[in-house]
This record gives sequence, structure tokens and C-alpha cells, in this order.
Amino acid sequence: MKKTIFVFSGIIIALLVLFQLSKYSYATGDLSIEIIIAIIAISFLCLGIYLNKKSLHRTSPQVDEINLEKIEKLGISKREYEVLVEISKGLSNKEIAEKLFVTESTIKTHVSNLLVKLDSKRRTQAIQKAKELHIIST
Amino acid sequence: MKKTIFVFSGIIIALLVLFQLSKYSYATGDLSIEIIIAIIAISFLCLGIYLNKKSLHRTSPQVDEINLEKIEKLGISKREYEVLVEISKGLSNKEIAEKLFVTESTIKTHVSNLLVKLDSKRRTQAIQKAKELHIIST
DNA sequence: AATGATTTAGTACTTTAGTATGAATACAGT
DNA sequence: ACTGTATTCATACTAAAGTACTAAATCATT
Repeated sequence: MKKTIFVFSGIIIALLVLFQLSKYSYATGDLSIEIIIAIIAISFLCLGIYLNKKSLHRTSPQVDEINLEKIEKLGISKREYEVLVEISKGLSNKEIAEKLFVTESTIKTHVSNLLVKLDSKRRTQAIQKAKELHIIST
Repeated sequence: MKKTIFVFSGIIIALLVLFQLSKYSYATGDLSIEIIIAIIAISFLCLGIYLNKKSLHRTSPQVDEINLEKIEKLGISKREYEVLVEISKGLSNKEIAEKLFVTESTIKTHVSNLLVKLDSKRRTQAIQKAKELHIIST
């Protein structure tokens, strides 16, 4: 919102500056009309590219953003989520246990709970579901 | 390549037309200089947006395009690749066997070969690697 | 202080995954 | 016809994953 206002203010100011510049330059004869037009053309070309880049960068990463609400809605706890992330990285239960400083038994408990909460029979299916639900990054 | 040449040709033609228009209009006094500048500004703003959209649309879907060359380079066969895709969907060996009308034993052979070729210890790790290498869709 | 959820961990068990090896069939290119 | 590769399947095995309990410690909340 704030950015949009800022950008549009910039456009208006730029327009005014260019109009004044064109009038002044023509009156004094310092710059030819072709050069003024060229400057305007290049400026607005760049402005167009800039505006488009901004708008696309704001919309495209939103698609694969992590949906925190869905994680809560599924009743997945902090620790369970940590385990889910490690599973998706391709780690074994033993490796996850070592990484999180707990026993493999604990990880198995977390995994079992995750499978119920994600309605999956296997960890591979859980990965797929978690990605579909946008609760982990692709 | 062809598109780039086409677009640049368009830009040059547009520039020439605008120059001629500006000269003619000023000489005849039909259009004020401000209106000409405004038209040029808007035109190039749109051109900038268009160019940026084209370039981004060409680069962003390329990222998650399947790299067929890499599949061959890794020595992954057609059938093995089919199995890999099913693994990434979260299916078990038995389920894949039923889907592809072969025995579970066959799937196990394919999976073992895949793990070697993808330098992985587990199917979950194979999924991760395959996605990193862009040989399967995210 | 009692309550409910979380995290941890264990045992005992079943199921699935993965390895190693051998072997038959089919198919493509030389 | 021969060769290499792909595909299929089997057996026997080990390893990993997952289930079904039980239970203790922690922690925030009312």
C-alpha cells in the first residue's frame, strides 16, 4: 500500500520535472526535441520494467509461502514440524535424532503423530501432502 | 533469439514513428508538445512492462522444467524414471508395482538402481536430489 | 496447585524398504 | 548372429520405518 503511493508520487513528480525540462530546454534551445523525447522514452521504459519487477516479485513468492495457519489447524506442534522438515530433506530417523539431540525412539513417536495428522501412510506421502498444503517449502 | 530481434526492431520503428510524429505535429501545430511527450511516456511505460513480463515469463518456468539431459547423464532408464516419479508421489513399492503391472520385486530392483544413480541412501533422499537436479517436478 | 498439551523415551512388534545375487526374456544396434 | 542394455522376477537377507502401547518430565494456563 505505502509502496504503491510512493511509486505513484514518484511518477507524478517525474512527469512534472520532464514537462518543465522540455519547456525550458525548448525555449532556450539548449536541447533538441529529439533528445528530450529520447530521455523521456528511456526513463519511462526503465520505470515500466521497474514497476513490473516489483509487482511480480511481490506476487510470485507468495505462492510457495509457508502456510502457518494450516500447520496449527492440523495440530502439528513445533517439534513435530521440525521433524517434518528434516524428513523432507531426506534424512533417516536416526539422522534426525542426532540432529535434534534426542533418541530415535522419540523421532519415531513424532513421525507416527505426523503421519496421523497429515493423513499419510508413509513419510514420502507425508512429504507430498505437506508440500501440497504449503506447510513446507518445495 | 528471434523474439529479441523482433522486439528490438519494434522499438526502433516505434522510435522513428514518434520522432516523425513529433516533428510533423509541432510544425503543423495540431498537437501540443506536452501531449506528445505524454503519449511517448505512456507508450514506453507499457513497453517496459511488456518487455519485463516477457523476460520473466521466459525465465521463471524454466526453473522447474524437467532436465531430460540430466536424466540420461545419470543413466536413468525409462522404467526407472517412471518408478522415481511414483516414489515422489508418496507411493509404496507395492502400490507402484500394482500401478505399473509388475511385481514388488521388480520395483525393488528399480529402486535400488535409482538409489545408486542418485547417490542416495533412502527414497526420501532420492526425491530431494531428483528435485534439486530438476529431473522431477516440484 | 491442578490441567492439558508437549516432549521425551521405552518395549515389543509388524511392515516396508533396501541389498545382494542370480537368472530369464526382450530388444536395439553392430 | 552376437552384444549390451533394459526389464522382469525370485530368494534370502538386513536395515529402516512404522504401530501400539505405556509413562515420565516439562511447561504454559487457568
